[in-house]
Amino acid sequence: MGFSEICNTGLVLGLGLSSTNEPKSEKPILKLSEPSLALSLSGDLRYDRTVKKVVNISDQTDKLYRQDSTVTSLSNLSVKRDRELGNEEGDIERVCSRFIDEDDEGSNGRKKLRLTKVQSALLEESFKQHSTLNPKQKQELAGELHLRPRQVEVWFQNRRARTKLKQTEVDCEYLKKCYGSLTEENRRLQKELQELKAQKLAQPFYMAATLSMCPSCERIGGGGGKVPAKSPFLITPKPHFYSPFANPPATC
DNA sequence: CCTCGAGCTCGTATTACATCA
DNA sequence: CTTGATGTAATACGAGCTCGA
Repeated sequence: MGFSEICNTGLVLGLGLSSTNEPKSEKPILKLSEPSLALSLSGDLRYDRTVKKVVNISDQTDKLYRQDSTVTSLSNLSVKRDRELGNEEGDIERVCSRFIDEDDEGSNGRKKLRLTKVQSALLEESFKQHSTLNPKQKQELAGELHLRPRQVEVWFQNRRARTKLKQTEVDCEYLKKCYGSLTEENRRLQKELQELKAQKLAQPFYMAATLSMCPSCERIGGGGGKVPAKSPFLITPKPHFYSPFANPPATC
């Protein structure tokens, strides 16, 4: 990865936290999984955040899933046992039963589904092909995985967020390395400057010769523009102004 | 054309639950 | 058994876009 690519990531390093969200304490609290609301949602009525009212969603398949994330919980033991034993054959059945039983849940806050290895693998595979889904793809994948489209959508959202976070961490490490090597370069140049100044003071008649020795490359350089263009002494001065954009350090 | 509202998806921050050491 | 850390599914919300009236 080149430095210019890093610069295109939109990565911004800063100390402040940016948040457009209002303080949580000021948020209107509305959780459909709360008992008082869940009781009224067992039928086809559901709260729609977009219209801020309870609506009939019997014909809105995707919306059906939007606000209802709660699933029937299974005992932790059985899930753990399945995972430990690599029991994937029961996965689909388990998820199906959760799906079907969703309506009899909701009396005790949200429960969290753990995706099975098979489901995760399929989602990952799909994510590799395209990090976003169109509605048809979402529907198909949801059907294949026996999940709700909303769950697939959420998984992709979270997956994108994780990918971005990881990339940001990588970028951050890269920039740290660049910072380190630039600091080192700066230190070296400062030292070189000190040496040049000391040399200049020690050799007061040195300038008369219009030639100088660069201590870093130990080559003779011209002075005062008096050296002919084709002179064997003419050198391309080493760029002392370091540009990380044009010339990233070897350590990066 | 322009405007407005609805509907949708996305990114982001946050919460809450499951799991593990 | 308890507890803190970690991973992640789910929620909340604002922004941007499209589309039809």
